[in-house]
Amino acid sequence: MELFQGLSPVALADTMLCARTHELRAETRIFYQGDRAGRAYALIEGGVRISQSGSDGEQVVIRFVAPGEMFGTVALFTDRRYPAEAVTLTQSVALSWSEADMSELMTRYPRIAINLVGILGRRLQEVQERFREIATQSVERRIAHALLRLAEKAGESTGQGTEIDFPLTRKHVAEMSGTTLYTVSRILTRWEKSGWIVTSNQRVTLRDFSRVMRIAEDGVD
Amino acid sequence: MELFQGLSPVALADTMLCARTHELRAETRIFYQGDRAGRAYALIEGGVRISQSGSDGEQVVIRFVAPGEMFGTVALFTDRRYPAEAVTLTQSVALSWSEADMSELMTRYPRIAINLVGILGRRLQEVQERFREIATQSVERRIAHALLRLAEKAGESTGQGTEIDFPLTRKHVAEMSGTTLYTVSRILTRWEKSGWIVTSNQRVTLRDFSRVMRIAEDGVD
DNA sequence: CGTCGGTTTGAATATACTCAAAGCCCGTGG
DNA sequence: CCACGGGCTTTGAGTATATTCAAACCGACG
Repeated sequence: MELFQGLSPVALADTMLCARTHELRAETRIFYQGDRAGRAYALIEGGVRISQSGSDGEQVVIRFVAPGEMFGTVALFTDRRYPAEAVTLTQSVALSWSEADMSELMTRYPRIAINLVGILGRRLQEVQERFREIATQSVERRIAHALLRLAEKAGESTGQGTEIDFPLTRKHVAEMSGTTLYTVSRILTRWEKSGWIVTSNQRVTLRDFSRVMRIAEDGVD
Repeated sequence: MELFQGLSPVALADTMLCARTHELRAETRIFYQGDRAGRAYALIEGGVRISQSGSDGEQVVIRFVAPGEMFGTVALFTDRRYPAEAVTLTQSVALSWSEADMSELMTRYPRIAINLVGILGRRLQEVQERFREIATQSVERRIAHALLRLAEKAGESTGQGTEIDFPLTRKHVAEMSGTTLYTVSRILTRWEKSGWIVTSNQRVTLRDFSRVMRIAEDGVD
């Protein structure tokens, strides 16, 4: 839990005291886009998808949250409305803090604020990179990047290769990489036929990691 | 200067003590992408363009910096390398702080860290929105959004309408909206013929603000 | 007056989208 | 245990949108 790194045991006890625990089943909406932002969350177990939709309903996936990461935190410090919605991918466990408690904690233990700056900084850099990619690269490269990021975040090493260990539809991959589910299907099918990846039951396994990296970097296929 | 908002006069004096002043002519590179990040900057006067380039040279404009904003700050708190380059658009004045001084200030006056969280949070939300736009909207709408954002940030109200008061090439607009300079040229020419905007000498003036907003929102033209 | 950076415009083309339809897999309920 | 239904995926055909490349143009500035 990066946010609370470097805190004293006492401070940690303090933060845990005012945390609330949530046990959530798969496909549960934790908050809606536009909701008044009341709580900040930390994922303990499972997976969460954060998506943003525009006025006419087009959605994009902002990110996937893996255990150990925070979500819904930024809104507390900006306009107090969640700018996106959060939905569990699988059965999950999360902790949450109220706005008041979180502010209190941050002023009492400034280290938390500093940690948060680092976290937000890294997320900012990641979105900026994704922005550059979508602005300049072919769909194929973007899809490769998307899978690599997911593998980095939630990759389980199996006998077959690296498995991304939460359920992933073509639609979600499309919404991550700024394309359509049809194009994703065509490309993943091609990769699967070539043996670089395996997909089954909404799980994707990268069999030839370095090959996917080559696609991401050179656009070679 | 949002970063130092809410500080006591003493604290402010402290921060100014360790600031360095830079007077820069137009088109000066302040730092390169990949440079070891040594200093955080605040723009006092002028304008700065932050662009990121990929391995094969494709560039995008991450943002334009207007007076009162910080830049080059995030890198100090992440991997210590600037993730983008900064170039002045016009003659400019900036302040800067060393990494050591900035850390020192932030621990002495935690309010600075909290302010920074707010700043980064808002920037994060903006990039995420731009990401959604580029992922889901037509080029025309994206260009409209780009101009509106610039007008918001650096709009001067003139007799003709709202003028974006720094120099802006077709190329830069293209790099903001994820398209080519040719497409930007075609679209801006069309808008100009219709009378929604005026461009001259790398300055863009929005004559019919609400019309441009309609394009941004509906894609109607 | 010439040059250089930026802009416009045309024609040809590619890339990825749209829409439609069929197929597959999985879990459910009979 | 098998059949059914629903969600997800695949695939094809046709097409739009925006890109690419080439060339001419414009205008500011030395």
